Amino acid sequence: MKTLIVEDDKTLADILAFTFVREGYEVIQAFTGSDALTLWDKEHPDLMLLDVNIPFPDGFSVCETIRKNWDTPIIFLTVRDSEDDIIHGLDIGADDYISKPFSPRQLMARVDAVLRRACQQVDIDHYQVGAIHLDLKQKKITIPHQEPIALSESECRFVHCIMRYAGQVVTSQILINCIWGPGNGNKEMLRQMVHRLRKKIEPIEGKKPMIETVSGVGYCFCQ
Amino acid sequence: MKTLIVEDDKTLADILAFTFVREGYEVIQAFTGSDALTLWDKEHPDLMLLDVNIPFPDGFSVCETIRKNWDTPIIFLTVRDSEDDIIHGLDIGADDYISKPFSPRQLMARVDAVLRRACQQVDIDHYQVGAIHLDLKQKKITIPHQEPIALSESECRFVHCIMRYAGQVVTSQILINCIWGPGNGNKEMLRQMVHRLRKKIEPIEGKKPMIETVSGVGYCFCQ
DNA sequence: TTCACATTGTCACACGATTGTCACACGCCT
DNA sequence: AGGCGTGTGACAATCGTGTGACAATGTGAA
Repeated sequence: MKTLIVEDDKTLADILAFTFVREGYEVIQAFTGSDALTLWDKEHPDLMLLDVNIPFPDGFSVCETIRKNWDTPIIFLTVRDSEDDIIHGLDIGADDYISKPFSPRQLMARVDAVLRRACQQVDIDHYQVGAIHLDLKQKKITIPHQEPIALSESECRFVHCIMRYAGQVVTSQILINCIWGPGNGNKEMLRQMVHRLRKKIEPIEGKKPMIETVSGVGYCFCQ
Repeated sequence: MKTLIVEDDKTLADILAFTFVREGYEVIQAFTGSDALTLWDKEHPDLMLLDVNIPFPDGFSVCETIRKNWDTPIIFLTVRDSEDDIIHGLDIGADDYISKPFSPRQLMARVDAVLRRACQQVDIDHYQVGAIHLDLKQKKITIPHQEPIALSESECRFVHCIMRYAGQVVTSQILINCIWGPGNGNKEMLRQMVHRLRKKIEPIEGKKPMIETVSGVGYCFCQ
């Protein structure tokens, strides 16, 4: 497994590289955007760790350029609480993000999750977590032992967003921005949407719910 | 099974070639349009993967030239969301398209589907998906346990278009362009056409409909 | 030519899905 | 009790889609 680490802070880059090598990954490093693109073309890594704030071109541009031809997993490194960065990163096709500062353990957990998902994923229009399957094009979710259920546009975005981070909590604000775009939604709308979605996809009594509420934070997709 | 890959981005071409070889295909490669045509004449592959943006002549011209004499399956590679390219590609006789970026797995799924269809297909004038049979020359559709049903010109084009992508959604815009040509149709006309077609071919109660509506997107052919 | 018929573009309207909003209930905490 | 976050039901507005009707056009047969 070959990993490209793009980070201009040399100390952090070294720590990252060390962490990955210890876990048995092959590591290549870039410190600027243009280096990253050159290295990408030469090496075709299986995973990229990409800092947003790097010398020209920035992380977003690098991601956009690569996403024109490749769908290799990309994880963004952002500074904490820069929610706009996170949303923009996801918009242009990043697979996950991790906010600085983070522990090596936390990072590797994210990496594992992303790689697991990337392997399962059939293609861009189909999302799969465990036995649950989301068709983004047809806007349908398929749950074992049930007929496929049609979703509305916004329900589809919601499910897409929490499935992407299956097992992790996604904050209400991120969900709102992913569904309605920045500045267009609110918590009330989100609550109502979750309510309606649950009525659709959780009709079976006794089973543990797919959409778990994490009070004060957001929602979480549980298999 | 011999595959001709026409892609000028050498790295992507290599990955494509590797993917096909791993799956047991024999691979030949071209990097320009003229190379592609020369190779085609010499090798007569069973399948062609054709990037739209290649050095002279472009992918469209290559496809048109080949389609004058051959109906071997051709899959276009296009950049994401270039709907015009997709429509034009289908117009000039491509069998399918795949938008970059894509995963090798997604690509092979498409290839399998195209080859399966190509084998089933008796000739260019006959289209078959499952037990449903479309005769483009006689403009008739045959459904099991029913008499053949005559279709009008535009109905025939519609059915042809959604059968081609059986199981996938085809956007309203693509359908409109396929039926009436770019700039000549509208959603109202499409809606009316589907309505009339359904009255013709879906008279049986209780059976799930062949033409499924995907709200806000388009229509989907379900077996 | 004249008539019957199929096809097709257009309009008006019905119907259901979706969605934003409000009001209120419930449980939890201090 | 009061505040807070969340779940829930109801309502109305809106939008996309389905449906029927009509007129214009083209085609083939009498």
